[in-house]
Amino acid sequence: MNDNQTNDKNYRERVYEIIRAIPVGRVMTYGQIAGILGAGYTPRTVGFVMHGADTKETPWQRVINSQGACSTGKMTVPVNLQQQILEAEGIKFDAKGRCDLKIYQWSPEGFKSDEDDEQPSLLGD
DNA sequence: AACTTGACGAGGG
DNA sequence: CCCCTCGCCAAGT
Repeated sequence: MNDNQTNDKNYRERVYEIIRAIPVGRVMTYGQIAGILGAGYTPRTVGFVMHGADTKETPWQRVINSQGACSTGKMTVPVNLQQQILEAEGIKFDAKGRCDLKIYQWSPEGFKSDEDDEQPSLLGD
């Protein structure tokens, strides 16, 4: 038997690993994670995985959409719980419920080497 | 086995 | 900048 079937249906665990690597005060987009998984995966699939993620072991709250807003779908009742938690993490949201991805979007170093390891001074104004 | 839904993204108006 | 449409892959019925 091959113990290398880690790229079959265990792709969800890979998503969990990535999400768990997200530090507090930082967020990632579905598309970003999908890109790390590799070709054949789309933001739709990532969102589907998140739907079955353990809210106690996986910081699903740090995964938002490319708009910089929370996309918990119809589960946003009575309020955007995800945004509430992220705000507690130190992320600032505007009246439209969107945050600056340029500041909070973070890329894991072990998955993809890019230019994005600078630490923004969350000083705000 | 086929159709529909769904925590998304990019492009066009 | 906001709204609408199409494309994507996986899972449920």
